[in-house]
Amino acid sequence: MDDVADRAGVSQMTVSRVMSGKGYISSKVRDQVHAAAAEIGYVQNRLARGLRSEQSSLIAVVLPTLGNTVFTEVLRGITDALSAQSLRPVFGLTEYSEDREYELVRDLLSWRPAGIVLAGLEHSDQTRRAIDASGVRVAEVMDIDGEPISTAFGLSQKAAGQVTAQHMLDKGHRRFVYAGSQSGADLRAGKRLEGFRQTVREAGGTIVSEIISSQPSSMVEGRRITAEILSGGDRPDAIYYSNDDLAAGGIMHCLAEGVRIPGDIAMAGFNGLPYLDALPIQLTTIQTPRYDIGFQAGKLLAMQGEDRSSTASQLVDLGFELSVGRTC
Amino acid sequence: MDDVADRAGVSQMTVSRVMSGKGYISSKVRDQVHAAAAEIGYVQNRLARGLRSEQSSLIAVVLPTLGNTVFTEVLRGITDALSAQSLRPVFGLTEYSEDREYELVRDLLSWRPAGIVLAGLEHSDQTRRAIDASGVRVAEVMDIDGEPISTAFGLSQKAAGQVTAQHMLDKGHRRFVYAGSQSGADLRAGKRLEGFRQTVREAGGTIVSEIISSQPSSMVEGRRITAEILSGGDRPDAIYYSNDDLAAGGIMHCLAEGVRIPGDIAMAGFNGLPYLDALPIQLTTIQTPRYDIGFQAGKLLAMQGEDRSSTASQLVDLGFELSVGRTC
DNA sequence: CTGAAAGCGCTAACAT
DNA sequence: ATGTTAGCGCTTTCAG
Repeated sequence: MDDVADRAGVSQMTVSRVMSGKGYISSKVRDQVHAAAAEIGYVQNRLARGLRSEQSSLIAVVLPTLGNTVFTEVLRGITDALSAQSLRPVFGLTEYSEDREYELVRDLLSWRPAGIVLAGLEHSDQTRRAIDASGVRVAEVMDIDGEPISTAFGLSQKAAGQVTAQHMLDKGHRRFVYAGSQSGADLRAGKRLEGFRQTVREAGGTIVSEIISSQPSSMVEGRRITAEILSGGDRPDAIYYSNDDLAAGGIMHCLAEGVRIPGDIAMAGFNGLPYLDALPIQLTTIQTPRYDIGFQAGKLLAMQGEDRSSTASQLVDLGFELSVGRTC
Repeated sequence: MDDVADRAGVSQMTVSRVMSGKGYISSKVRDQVHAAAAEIGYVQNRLARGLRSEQSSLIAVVLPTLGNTVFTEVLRGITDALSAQSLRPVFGLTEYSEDREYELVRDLLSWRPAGIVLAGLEHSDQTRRAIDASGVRVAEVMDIDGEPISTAFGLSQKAAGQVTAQHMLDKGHRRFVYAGSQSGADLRAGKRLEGFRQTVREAGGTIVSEIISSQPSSMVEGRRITAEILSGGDRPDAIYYSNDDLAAGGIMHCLAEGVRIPGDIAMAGFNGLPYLDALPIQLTTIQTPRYDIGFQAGKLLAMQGEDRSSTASQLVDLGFELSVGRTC
């Protein structure tokens, strides 16, 4: 900055004001400074800026995985919301481990981020304490069934499970199998299953079995699980998959093996991923506002305490929609 | 750090040494310091550390999009490679725009990252100058057909196009349609097409038409394009898709409409995405080492100039493999 | 509208 | 093996 100041014939402080766009500067001086900066290829040092102003324009993002389209869309939403304010996401992946989440939160906090995004509402006490002590603003995403740290954007996972169950029951199905993945580490999927179970039970239906693979969810794994289910002696009426990727794998299995959907077996998924529209059979699923969840979380953290009026903890329900296809 | 030092009864510099793990510290003092830090919940300030040491443990990552699985896998590879050294990725998305890439590079450079990852080898002069001036280490990913800034990890996109063409020609196909997306903004896809064209031409085949959608690539878009191609009067022998998502859409169209593959129409894609294994018909495609590309790029940037011996610009060919399915 | 002085929290360099 | 001193590049604060 000193070099730029010399070139522009002003003080270093004036350069600082021009760069940060704060304070009153005559347009003549501003132009001189910009010209000088361009000539020598000056690039701000945000480490210094952040150190002095006790505020870095970084947003910490801690997500379970990038292997699930859901989180890449959330991340896109966050990134888009931030880019207007030239805030940047720094991120880490937990692979659904609470311990790993804590490590990442600790580490990311050392960057003095302007905010932090976390997936879900369940975090270890350590994690909560570290965040509390740091005073960063937090946005939790995807889930609203529980107590948020401050603000959570998402949908009721439990209600999604209930709505799906009700629809399947209405279609006359009574004997279900649940197909999940990740060894049940995905807590949101667990809540959906809980809602599903409850509604099925109340209607007198049965969940014949719950098959939970140890693998990450994928179409291939969905196809494998489905083959396993259908090869068993006791075929259920319908399969409730923990998400669309697994369900799409189920559709593929049936397409390949000539199993009729929903005649031989009915199916439902969760998420409403775009590619479902390309499949030969439309999957019945729950459409979730993933991008919007990310975008709104990003926007909240982006507005610098301007509107910090609502300090109280809040649950922002962005809703979901049952998308009825031809699989049940 | 002063507070920790007081508690531990040592100087602040000793705390610094313990925290950064540099220099000789008696294990007794180390334990005292760690205990004191834990008691008051001390969290390092990396902004200060970075400012002083002229080196932040951030790696800038600039990718075109997260809408393409390819880049999420590259990003996973990068993230995994970095996490061992507790380096964190800060990132931005260009949406395939060179101008946006420049803006992002400028902005990310202000964090004084230890390294930067860029997609492809084509960058504006401005971008190259900014990077040059900053002196950061660079890793370019995915492409090796061209002149890298310093080191590029990837595969020959052109060769991939040639290999695909040769295989399709060997299978007896002569009249092709190329199906692409993004209005051709994806330069790697362009290089594949170039290789494809060349091999087809040399063998006396014909590319009947090149259909390039303005949409981002997706299965839905692939299905739409395929419907369009097959409804035309002049049906080609085969379609070469710029990637697997489009090709999978093509398969879906044929499955839904009863078009026989490869009897009525043959197909090939690019990438070798995992979900292809779940489809009823195995797509012929090119398997690319996306995760590994990201991982190696991350590793290079992670090793702090330890092995900066090879300053010369380098192309690291991580290869690809033709994966022969049942679509051609 | 512009400038001077001080200091954010660390680590490099030099002492001991 | 530990301590002292100085200063990284910026912004806050106070003065004009």
